[in-house]
Amino acid sequence: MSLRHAVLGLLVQRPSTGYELAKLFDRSLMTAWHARHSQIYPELTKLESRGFVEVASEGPRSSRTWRITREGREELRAWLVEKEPSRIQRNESAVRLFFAGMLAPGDRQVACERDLAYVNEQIRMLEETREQVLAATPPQYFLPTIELGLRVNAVYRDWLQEQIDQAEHEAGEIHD
Amino acid sequence: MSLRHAVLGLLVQRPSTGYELAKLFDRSLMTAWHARHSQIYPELTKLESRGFVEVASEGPRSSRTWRITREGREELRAWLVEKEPSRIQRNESAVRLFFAGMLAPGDRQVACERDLAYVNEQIRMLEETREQVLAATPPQYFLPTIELGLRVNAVYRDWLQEQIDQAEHEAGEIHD
DNA sequence: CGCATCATGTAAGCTGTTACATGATTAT
DNA sequence: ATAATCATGTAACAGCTTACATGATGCG
Repeated sequence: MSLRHAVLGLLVQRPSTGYELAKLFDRSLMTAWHARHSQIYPELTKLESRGFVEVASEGPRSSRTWRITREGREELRAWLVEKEPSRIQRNESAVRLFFAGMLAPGDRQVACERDLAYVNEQIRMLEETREQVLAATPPQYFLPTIELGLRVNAVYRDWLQEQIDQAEHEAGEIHD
Repeated sequence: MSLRHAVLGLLVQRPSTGYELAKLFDRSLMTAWHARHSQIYPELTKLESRGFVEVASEGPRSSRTWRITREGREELRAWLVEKEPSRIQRNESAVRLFFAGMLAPGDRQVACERDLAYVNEQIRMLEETREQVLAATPPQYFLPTIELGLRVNAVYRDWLQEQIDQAEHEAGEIHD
């Protein structure tokens, strides 16, 4: 179960409330795993009952800051190193791209342009995050994954632009 | 719901049995969406009740070959072009890479080498598929997505090799 | 005072996994 | 014969989404 280990991983970075974890899932982890607060709060309770997390402090508005325990770190390490990864992926955008080639050129262009706008926005956000991470001393452990995200998104950007150019070309041919 | 539209998309390619669709999910669509036969058979029944697919023929072993209807094609097109895509992704391997930077160099190297072996195998399979698709006349609509898969996997391969080299270097420093 | 944000939680319903269950056909 | 593959289906359970529900704190 990735949710459990994603929560443990985020708590290694910094003790956090459930609310903060929900924001981190939306920001740092968005392209890897997604989780809502309605899943995160019950998961924290489960992780506590297994001894993997504990309440570090209580704050205003009945907030609780959770921290990972030694057992939690061991569980995370075992998952990362010893457990055979599941290669199953679920990516709606990839399903769309797979079938985009069946569309008429005009429709295909519309679909690819929408994706290109999204990819460019992702690149912008990753560049922004990279600046912040580089400014921290020492740079945080996930700097290489930001670099990876930038490279993968550059591939998507170039490929989408090629598909758009190709679709424009095909649309032109029809009217010749 | 991507499962529904992935089934419709696969049926545009070629009328298929549920069993064949399950194999296609494992092969062509593996990096985009995953589905088991226990989900595919009930989904075909639902799609039939909505008029999006119909039985094209019945064969041996109580097999039924399904084909997409005109209404099904319209539904698929509307989904691809008009519906705002969900950008939610679930990718356990990406979660692992995100947290790999927290591991000790030796552990990180083990994790990255396992992924590199997988990525190299993916590249081998994509190259094989590309040859088959290029041999077909005319080349099938999903040729560009195979090219995209190859480019993305090349990025992963190079990045993983860099992480492995870096981890080896760090491991060396410790013993200096 | 009112709005945005912080903060947590539960319930109903849908989606997806694993396991169970059955049987036909083909190849060795 | 018997093993592998083809072929379909259901049930129990786990995971995830959407909606409901509540209230505190900080800012303008």
